[in-house]
Amino acid sequence: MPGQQDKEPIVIPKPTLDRLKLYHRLLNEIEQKYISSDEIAQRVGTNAEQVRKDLTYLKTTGKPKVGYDVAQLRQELEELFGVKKTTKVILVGAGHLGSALVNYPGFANYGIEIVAVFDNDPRKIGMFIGELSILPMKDLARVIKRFRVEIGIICVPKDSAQQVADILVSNGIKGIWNFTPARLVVPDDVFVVDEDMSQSLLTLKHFLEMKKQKMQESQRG
Amino acid sequence: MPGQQDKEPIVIPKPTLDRLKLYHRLLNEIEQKYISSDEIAQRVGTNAEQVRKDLTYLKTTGKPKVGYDVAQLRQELEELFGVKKTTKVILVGAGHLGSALVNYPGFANYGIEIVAVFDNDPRKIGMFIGELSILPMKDLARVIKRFRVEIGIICVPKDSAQQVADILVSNGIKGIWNFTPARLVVPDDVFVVDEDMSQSLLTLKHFLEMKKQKMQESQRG
DNA sequence: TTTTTATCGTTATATCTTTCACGATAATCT
DNA sequence: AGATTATCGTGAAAGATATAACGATAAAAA
Ligand SMILES: NC(=O)c1ccc[n+]([C@@H]2O[C@H](COP(=O)([O-])OP(=O)(O)OC[C@H]3O[C@@H](n4cnc5c(N)ncnc54)[C@H](O)[C@@H]3O)[C@@H](O)[C@H]2O)c1
Ligand SMILES: NC(=O)c1ccc[n+]([C@@H]2O[C@H](COP(=O)([O-])OP(=O)(O)OC[C@H]3O[C@@H](n4cnc5c(N)ncnc54)[C@H](O)[C@@H]3O)[C@@H](O)[C@H]2O)c1
Repeated sequence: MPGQQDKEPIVIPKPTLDRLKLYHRLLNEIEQKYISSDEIAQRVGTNAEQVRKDLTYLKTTGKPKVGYDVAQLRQELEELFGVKKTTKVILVGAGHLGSALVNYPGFANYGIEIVAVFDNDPRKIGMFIGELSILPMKDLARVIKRFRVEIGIICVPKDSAQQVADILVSNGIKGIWNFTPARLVVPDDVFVVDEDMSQSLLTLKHFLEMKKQKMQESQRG
Repeated sequence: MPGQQDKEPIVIPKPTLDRLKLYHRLLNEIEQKYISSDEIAQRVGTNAEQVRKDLTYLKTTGKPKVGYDVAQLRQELEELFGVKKTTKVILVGAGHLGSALVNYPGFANYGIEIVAVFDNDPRKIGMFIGELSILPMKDLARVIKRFRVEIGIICVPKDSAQQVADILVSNGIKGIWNFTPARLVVPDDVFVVDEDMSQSLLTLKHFLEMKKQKMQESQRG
């Protein structure tokens, strides 16, 4: 019962964590009171054993013949991911992508609040995206301190990404959501999540390549 | 030498494939003629043995005391991912995110060409995003056939996602790049790549939770 | 109440992935 | 030319993750 233990803090394996995220999403979409490991599995595309094994890392336990209490499981996952706590975030780079992100209301459901947007283009300073006016980079330090900002989103062109990361880090930011294709070099205690769409593209293109290859083979064979 | 073999087509393990994508990106960023497994490793954040093992799945082979021929390795990776072949793509949902994607020139480097944008909002039909005018959904079938479109990007609200996916599938699309938080149900031969930003958010939030927990523990301990 | 059944929790087994170890080899040095 | 060295390729060992198996248990049925 790894979830129970207290010493030697059990870290949840990455693959399990990724599936727990899928369970979390599913649980927010359903109404029913109980759900079985098998139903969870089918809905997220895995198998029941895997689900039960994954849930081993949590405190929530299921009932034979009934399944898991949805509300309870949902709550435990919400706590695991801290989505009910609000995290303040700033975004740097008020361009096409940055504007889309600032305009997106969906992040609020995950306890994310964008409190300020920065850019280094003088023509953009003072313009509004939704409720937020675009601020100059010189205000960044002050805002981070004032609002106790914990996370920075980087949406600047690739070549400026490292420079912006350095600024964020030097102002105490410990988590970065990086939308650029740049690989950021940061200290060990800073956590970077890459949202590199080009890498997804490679997945898609590779799939197409494999499909073509297979078709050619089946014609020959 | 798995890469050489021809029967029983060797499939590249997912973790290896993910690292090969990183190597591909790195190789596009460097100028030098040769690179060692150790340098690749350091630059992408893994170790030399892993790199050498990964490259085992390719035909390219290294030279003792010198390393791998950058141009050759780059080319083989480009072929693996088919990034030099142009793939025609349509995008559905000309909203905030969709517009950002259509405006983004970077995808061209991966052999992706967005040939048309669709929306179901009559007020948006005929408006332009860059060079492309927004088309009504009724034109979708015709455009897919005419341009031999292989991939569809979905950028509509979550609740319309499945419906749009069904339309794409029924028009022969075999690859979907899904930017919505919906889990799409599609036939087996259709490949879906999810770009679900909410899931990344959970990663970030979970990191913050763990950090807080650790800090509390070290205070107690 | 007893039996049957669905579903859980957990241990054992199998598979997949990473790391280690080391011999082979091409370039450089003496 | 022969010795030295950096780096590769790969097979073996270790480690991590997934699947299978099965006994335990609560609910439902008999
Ligand atoms: N637009 C997309 O759909 C898309 C898709 C994938 C990846 N990306 C990546 O996201 C990033 C942003 O893309 P975009 O399309 O929004 O670009 P953009 O050019 O529209 O916006 C970039 C913004 O960053 C600002 N900026 C530049 N340097 C800065 C600095 N040093 N400090 C502060 N602000 C600075 C610019 O003034 C501009 O407003 C890029 O790295 C791009 O590769 C974008
Ligand atoms: N904007 C973001 O930064 C962001 C971030 C993460 C995820 N997403 C996801 O991306 C999707 C799009 O987000 P957005 O912010 O661009 O939304 P949006 O509302 O700006 O745009 C959605 C567009 O889709 C069109 N549309 C709606 N139903 C349609 C249908 N059935 N057929 C064709 N077109 C239809 C609408 O007319 C609109 O133009 C959503 O699912 C959202 O959850 C967006």
